[in-house]
This record gives sequence, structure tokens and C-alpha cells, in this order.
Amino acid sequence: MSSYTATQHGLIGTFRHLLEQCAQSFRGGAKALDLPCNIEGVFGPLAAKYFMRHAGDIQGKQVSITYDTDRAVTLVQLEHEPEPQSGAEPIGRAAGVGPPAGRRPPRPMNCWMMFRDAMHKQFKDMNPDLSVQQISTLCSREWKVLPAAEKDRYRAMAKHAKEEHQRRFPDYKYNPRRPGEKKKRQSRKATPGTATFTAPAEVFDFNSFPEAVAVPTDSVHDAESLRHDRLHHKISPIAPASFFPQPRHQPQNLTTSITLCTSHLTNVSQQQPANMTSPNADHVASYLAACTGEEMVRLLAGTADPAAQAALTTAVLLGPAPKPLKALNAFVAFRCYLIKAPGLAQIPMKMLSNPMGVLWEADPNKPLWSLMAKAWSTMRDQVGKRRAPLDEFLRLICPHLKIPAPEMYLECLGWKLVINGEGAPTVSREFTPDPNSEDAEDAEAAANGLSVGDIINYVRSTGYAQGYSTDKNTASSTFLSRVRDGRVAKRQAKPSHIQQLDKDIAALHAVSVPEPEDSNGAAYSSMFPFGLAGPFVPGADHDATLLPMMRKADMECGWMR
DNA sequence: TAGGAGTACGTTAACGGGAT
DNA sequence: ATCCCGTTAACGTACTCCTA
Repeated sequence: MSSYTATQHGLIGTFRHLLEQCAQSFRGGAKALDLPCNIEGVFGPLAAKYFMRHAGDIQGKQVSITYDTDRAVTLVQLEHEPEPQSGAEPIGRAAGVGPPAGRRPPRPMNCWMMFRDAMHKQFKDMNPDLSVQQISTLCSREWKVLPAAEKDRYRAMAKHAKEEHQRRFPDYKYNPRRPGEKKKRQSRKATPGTATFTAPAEVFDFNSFPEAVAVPTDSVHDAESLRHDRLHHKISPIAPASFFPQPRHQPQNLTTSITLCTSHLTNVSQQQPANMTSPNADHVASYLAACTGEEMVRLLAGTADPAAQAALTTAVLLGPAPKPLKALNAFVAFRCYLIKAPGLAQIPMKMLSNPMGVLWEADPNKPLWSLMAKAWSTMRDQVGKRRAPLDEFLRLICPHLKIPAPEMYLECLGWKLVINGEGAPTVSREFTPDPNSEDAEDAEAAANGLSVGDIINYVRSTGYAQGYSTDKNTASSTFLSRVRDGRVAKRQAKPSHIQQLDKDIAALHAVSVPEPEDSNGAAYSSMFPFGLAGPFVPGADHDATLLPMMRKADMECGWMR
């Protein structure tokens, strides 16, 4: 915590001074100024938001802040009023709200654009008469025959450029026009007569922040200017790195911070929200997230105790936790699996939705899809989609559970796919598989026996979801029929089924499982219909009874007709 | 009602001369 | 003053239905 007071004013004091600086400038008529630090880097994203909010309150206008982490500078700008004839795109258009039109940083170049950029000059030197279109075409040809290593080099450059772009413009978000919106190109040249703004010197208190200097208002958000700036570095000055010697502090002990902050909020009655009598961490967080810039400033101003300052800053720095992803639902899992089927793969998703709903309605394996969806969501939440891709998960687990391979699904369940004259797919049923073909007792037992944990164990035994560790809180034993109608399952699985699952896993390690030959899953090794043991584990007739058991369970809960 | 997945489609980065 | 051309890759949004 001592690092907070390492600077001349202390962190809170510095924040207040910067805010006051900004307020003075705007009151004095300035429309933009350069602050000698990266506000977000030093104070955290939430504090930066307060800064923006409060600075905007002063003029009754939206304020934007742009960071340049390289030079440790924050450009604070009053947003422009809407320009009816301007080529600039509105920001925040998607939500229908947002600040008025301004100019934005251009997109970072991708690897192809980098390549084209590099080749442009070469082609132009070789033949000055070439047009840009011709050069593009030539570059395209070159790109197609470019060695992979060279392409990788450009990819790496593009990756670096993107990271750099993110560092320079942390708030940047690609925001294309909506299809159909009239095209308005960003102006490439500074408008003649648009004098660059320089705030009067007297609005700055150079004794406090000698580095705070006004900059031209259009110098950052104009694409052409940005390109120009890249070449000439015309934005200056560069703040001395020593001004803010401490990078953004990452608090270690949230509980302590929140406790102190809570205590502070409770004690400072004039800053305390009316409904906050005994605030807990959630109260504090929601208050900090919702209070106005003015309230924030009062709160900071009234915070004398260093520990409370640090606690408050900590709460601000941490900000709200990222929203957790929703769990995959059974239907989506089902669709993702089936959509790989050869007959369906070519049909647009939009057209498939209706027949997919029909198939889902009649699918006998809904409980299994629910389990799989939960199992996958559990792993995804821990290791991420990259390490736990859904398609691979389904490719592994579905054959094991005797769910027909995508390309066999329609046939196995008696469906016929018909494409009408307009190319729209419909499904009609030619027969319904017999649901009473297997032993009901075993069916129920198997249904009761399979859990989310079993599924996770199985796919993990194949090497899937590396890095996943079993967590008692997440890998719940969600047994198939446990909560059909609020009742607990009548009995647990027969030990034989559990043992069989273990055997499956052991068998899997004992044989090499053929990989699918193409991305469409066309070479699934498990082309088995219901009730037949699939060749997923060659020679193993392990759970041939499992699926009929599931179907029995489905009948009981009314999912199957 | 928001959000889960996958797909299709539109936009936009750079470039500069010509067209509107 | 601004769009268009020609190119590829990256990204956002709309779309679909179901589930929590």
C-alpha cells in the first residue's frame, strides 16, 4: 500500500489534481488536453470511467479518453457535436445511443494488409503506372504463392501491431456500419480551416502538472492524421516516465480492501448513499459502479485516512467481475453435433432451425444431451474453449454413448430429409424406433448411473481438455434421472455399469482410436445404429445396453413418444 | 428475456487516381 | 469532399431455436 503514497501527491491526491486540471481546462473553454499519465494504467478502468464521467459533467457533454501507453499520455477530449454532413461514423451506434460523432482510431492492419503495404512501394517503383487496383491484384497473386514462413512473418507482424493497437487504444472497439447504412468514409485529410485547438496557457496550473499540455483536437481520432503521426510523431510532449513511477497496483487482499472501504463508506455519512446503512462488499461495488463523477470526487476528497484511501482505490481498481458464460444448453449441443451431417452441412443455419427443432422435439436422448452440455460447460469454464472445443468433445463422447453418428442420425431414427423447390429443408418420419426392445430394469439402472463426472472422466481419458482439474464444486454428479420430477432417483447405478465405464476407459487406453479423416466428421468410425455396439473401441461390447436404457428412461419422463 | 453455438454476410483496414 | 476500385483477413451483427 505504501506505493500509493510514493508520488508527490499520493494516488488519490493525484487523481483529484488531474480531475481538477481537466475541469479547469474545460471551464476555460478547452476542448482537449493531454494528461501526463495513462489514467487507466495508473488508477484502473473504473476510476478512468469516473474521470470521464465527472469531466463530462462539467460541460454537460460526453468526454472521451484515449490512452497512449507508449508515451504514458491520456488524451482527454470533449466529444464533437453530431456532424450531419461529416464522414465520421457515429460511435456507439449499435446500442442506438452513445456519444456524438467523433473520429476514431483506424483498425489495425491484418497480415494481408501489411503484406500489401510492403509490396505496394516495390510494385510502384518497378512500374509507376500501376494503379492501386492493379497492385492489389498483383499482391494477391504474390500472397497466394508466398512461402508459409513468410506468411507467418506477416502474421506475427500483424499480431504485434494488433497488440500495440490495443495498448494504445484500450477502449477501441471495431464498430462497422450496419449493413444497409449509408456509407460514410472517414475523412482522410484535415479539413482546411479547422484550426487545431490550443488551450490558453492560463487554464493550466503548471506548478502542479507542468506536463499537462493541450493538443490539437483532431490529432488522434482522424485516420489520416494517425498515419501521419506514425511517421512524424507530431503529438508531443512526452511525459517523463518518472512522474508516475508506480504501475497500476494489483491488490492482493480484496477482503481487507472492501472491509476498509465499507467502513469508510459507513463512517462518512455525507457521502453515504441514503439506502446504505450497513454496506457489504456488494453494496460497495454497486455504489461505486453507479455513483456519479461528483459523488466519486466527494468520496475521494473526504478520504483522509491512507488505509481507507488505499481500500477505496482498491475497490475502484478491481471493478466489477467479468460476467460468467452461460452454460451450453442441451438443444445447442444437439444441433452442433447434428449440423455436421453431410446432408445438413450445406444448408444455411437459418433454414435448418425449423427442422432442427422438429428433430430435437423427437430426439430420444435429451437427458444425455443435458448431461453432455453440462459436462462440456464445466470443462469450458475451467480451461476455455480453445482447450475444450465443443466439436471435438461431441466427437469423443457421442460414439461412446451410442448416439448415432451425425451422418447416420436421420436414417437411424426413421427421418427423411426433403429439400423443397426453394431449397428449404423439411423432415418427415418414416418409422419410429421401437422403444421397448431392451430390458427396462437395466435401462433405468444405466440411466441413473451416468453422471457429468463420468462423461468428463471419459473424455479426459482421451487427452481432451488438458489442464482441467476435477473440482468438487463444478464436476457435480448430475445423475440422469435424479430430478425428473423433483424426486431423487430410486436407486443408484448397478456397480456393474460403473465398472463397465472404468473398463471402457481402460480399453480406450489399450487401443488406438482412429482419428476422423476430415472436418465434416464424414469418417466417423462409429456408424452404428441404436442397439448395436459401435466400433469406437474395437471388440468391446461394453455398453450396448446403455442407449435402450436411456430410451426407457425417456419414455418414463414423457420425452419420447 | 438474455444468451448459448454456428453460419452468412457486411464492413474496414492501405493505397491513390478518377469519378461524382 | 467523398466514394469507388481491388485484394485478404478480422471482426461485428443478424439470424435461428431452446434453455435457464
